[in-house]
Amino acid sequence: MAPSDSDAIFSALADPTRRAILSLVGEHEELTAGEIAAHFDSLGRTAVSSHLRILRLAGLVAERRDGRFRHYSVTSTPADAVVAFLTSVYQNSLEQLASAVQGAATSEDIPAGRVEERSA
Amino acid sequence: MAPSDSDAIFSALADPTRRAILSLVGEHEELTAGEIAAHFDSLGRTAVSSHLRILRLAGLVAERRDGRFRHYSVTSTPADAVVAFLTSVYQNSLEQLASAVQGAATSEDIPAGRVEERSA
DNA sequence: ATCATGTGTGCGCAAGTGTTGACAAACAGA
DNA sequence: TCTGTTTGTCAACACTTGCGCACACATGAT
Repeated sequence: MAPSDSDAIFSALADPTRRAILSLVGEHEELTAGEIAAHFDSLGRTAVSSHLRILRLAGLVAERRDGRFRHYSVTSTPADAVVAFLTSVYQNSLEQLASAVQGAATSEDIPAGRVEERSA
Repeated sequence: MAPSDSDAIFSALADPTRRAILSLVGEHEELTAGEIAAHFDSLGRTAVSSHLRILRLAGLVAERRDGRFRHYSVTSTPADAVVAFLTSVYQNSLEQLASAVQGAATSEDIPAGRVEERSA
């Protein structure tokens, strides 16, 4: 089976720091590990690197090596795994889910609902 | 819908057993704790109960007490938090996400889904 | 009231996870 | 070449999480 794929994705998404990193990278085209680490004062570079590694193994971010720099960017495919799970569970309220996604997709600008990041 | 809820939701979704429970409950209207536990031979009732508690605190399942039974069912609203995060990160591929959800919603007849395709 | 059933909870243990600090590899510039 | 910068990896620690067992609680049946 290939549930380990979604397993890695959900596990990676479970950590608020990783979600924050993912959001941060998503706001930019690419970010280097150093730039990402600079955004989290309360986190060491080692921690960021570890999170980046987990995100990379889960396929949530892509790594582009450029000299001694490593540029990270979000990948789009893994969202399918999450959607697949949601559709399997929330079949009864699928229209609701579809309209929610559609509404966010049709508004070309960034949706008003910025993702909240809690805890520190 | 406190923002910190998404933390509990993603944490709850991180465990494959909990996702399996959620899928199982989603396939039925309601299931008692015992029925759920019976579905996981490798798991004790205690573990299932703990998972159910986490899912309930995350707002992913609803509990209906009926005598000494406790019936669990999935709730639809928490999916919004996940979608909100996905839309914030995967803005570029939102259309893809929307079509994926739409395709799943319209591919087969939804059991309890009440599709209101009246006017158009 | 007494017993049986369904279920949650507290306790203790095993396993997994995150963070830190030190070290090593790859590369750019002098 | 040597030096400084950027980054990942390894070992060790503390923290968190999941599990089963025994028990307590609530409810229905006898």
